[in-house]
Amino acid sequence: MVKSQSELTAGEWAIIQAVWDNEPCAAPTIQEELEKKTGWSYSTVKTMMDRMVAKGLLRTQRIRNLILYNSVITKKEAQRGEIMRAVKRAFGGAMTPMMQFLLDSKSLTEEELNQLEAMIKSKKEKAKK
Amino acid sequence: MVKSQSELTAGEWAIIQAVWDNEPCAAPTIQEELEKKTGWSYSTVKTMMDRMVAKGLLRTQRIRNLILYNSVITKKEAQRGEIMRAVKRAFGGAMTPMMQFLLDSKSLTEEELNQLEAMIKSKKEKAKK
DNA sequence: AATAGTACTCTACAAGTGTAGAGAAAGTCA
DNA sequence: TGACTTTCTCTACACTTGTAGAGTACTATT
Repeated sequence: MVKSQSELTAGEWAIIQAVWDNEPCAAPTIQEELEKKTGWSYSTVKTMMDRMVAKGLLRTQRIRNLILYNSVITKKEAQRGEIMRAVKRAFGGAMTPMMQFLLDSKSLTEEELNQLEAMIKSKKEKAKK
Repeated sequence: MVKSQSELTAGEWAIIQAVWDNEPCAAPTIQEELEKKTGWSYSTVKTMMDRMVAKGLLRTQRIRNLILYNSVITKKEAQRGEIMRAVKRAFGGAMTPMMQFLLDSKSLTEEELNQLEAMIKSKKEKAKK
């Protein structure tokens, strides 16, 4: 239940997504990758990455003259953190109301509903075992 | 689909929840209400509230010497905003992967799964009509 | 009118975040 | 070896957020 809350900012999300796709990778790689999306300069990206290292979100290894970055948290952990934040802030920490809200508010297609139903079914199967 | 993104900070969430429960209400009321939870002083609360007015999250009306606050956005809108932020950041905007994640990661009880299933069923009924 | 209480205004500050320029260091090629 | 390229380091700045003190204004009461 307790989680060492990895809450990422919008900028950190952008960075870490690129890292997940490329790790181990150098800062310039990430900068190039994000160029189109964000327009960030090299300095911007590098600064953010180094701050993320300080925070324990990324880790570096130096090979001669090059610094390679790796992610410390997995995508799943980060996603979980993001969801936990939302559910904590907006739904007082209660999961099912949030699920309900999602079902109610979002116009899910028939297709998606079927998918969900299937997911639930298999989930229940598994639980039964 | 497009939404004038109401993204609230943690502090703003605390404030606006109290406002929803009391509006129209004066700043001291909110401060008293949040005292236990947050320990914030009057100045802190007032400052945040006024910033939220500047941002268009709250609205004021002055009655003689007293300033009354009202929320501009509804709880549903704010909840929606919070979820949209999560889904946008962590799931590239795709709803179903997020739902799936929720089903997978969270150990929902049999009970909760049944509830969800029922929700989906009634949702599908409604869609059919 | 002087006092006390209540609510408001103004100002401030530290930490965090987005953003980036200028310059240093090291490797590469002519 | 000098010039160029690549990557890194250092420094900085504005804006947001959390946080609050000090002082002002208005009301009610003695």
